[in-house]
Amino acid sequence: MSKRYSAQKMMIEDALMRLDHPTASEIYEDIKKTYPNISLGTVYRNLGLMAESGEILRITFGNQPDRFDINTHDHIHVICKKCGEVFDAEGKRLKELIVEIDESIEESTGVHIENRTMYFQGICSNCREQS
Amino acid sequence: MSKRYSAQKMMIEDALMRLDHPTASEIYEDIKKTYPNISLGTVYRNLGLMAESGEILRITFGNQPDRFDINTHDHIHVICKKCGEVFDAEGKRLKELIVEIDESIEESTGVHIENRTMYFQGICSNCREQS
DNA sequence: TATCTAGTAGTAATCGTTACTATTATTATA
DNA sequence: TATAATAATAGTAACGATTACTACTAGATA
Repeated sequence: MSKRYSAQKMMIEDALMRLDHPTASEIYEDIKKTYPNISLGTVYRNLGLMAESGEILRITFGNQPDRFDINTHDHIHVICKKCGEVFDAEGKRLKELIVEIDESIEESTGVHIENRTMYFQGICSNCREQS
Repeated sequence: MSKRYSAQKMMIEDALMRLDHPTASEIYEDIKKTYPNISLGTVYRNLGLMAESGEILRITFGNQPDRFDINTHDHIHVICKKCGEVFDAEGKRLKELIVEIDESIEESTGVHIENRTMYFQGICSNCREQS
């Protein structure tokens, strides 16, 4: 029942540190460069286990493929609609606002909020300069 | 190029009014009861067109199937984790809070926010009573 | 050193959704 | 009213992300 060391899992952790909010197949393609035998299923299984244990974060952007994040710190994701880059947002004020939203929703619906899913889309400053 | 009247589209609109935040296949199954020849593809195509034209709302809940909403009024969705019911939340305060979140994110990331996706999960008062 | 079993590679299967194609039916027009 | 033009449909194939399955591999354990 004890966990075993696995070279594949280590490669996945390494890829997660090097890549920026990667998808499972981005990780797969990356590892394949140095270890062509890696299996996509192995990548998915390890990511799933890591996400479940809280070691990493699974980010779901609408109907696009899930992305994964080694930064498990509480933060919000923002995607540029043009270049696709993912930005992180955090801060005390943001956290306060979210608590207030929870309260407002609990009051009007009677639902006791336990989880929230949110991400934002817009145009990053880089892309705005190019137009 | 002009749009044509279609009995199928009317049935879909009717189902959207009767059902509560239905998925495409819930609509499909519903219509099939009275019109067994309806095609799932037709349901998807019409829902897609209606969502694109702004006639209805497409709601994406993580990796679950998309749901559709005849209520195009600006509001937030809350799902009960236990019974799956979808609740609507809205209000002036909520809208203000979201504007503030936009501002906070724009300030820290430099991304000019254009769209936001958010939904909340928790336990509704009905389900809380039963435990 | 033999055994046990977590973890893997590779592939099949699933699910929601879109794409494709031959057919049907609604509108405009002769 | 008949007919031509073409939206829209039914039915099915294809797709992309993900999970499930199975035989095999390789660390750990006794």
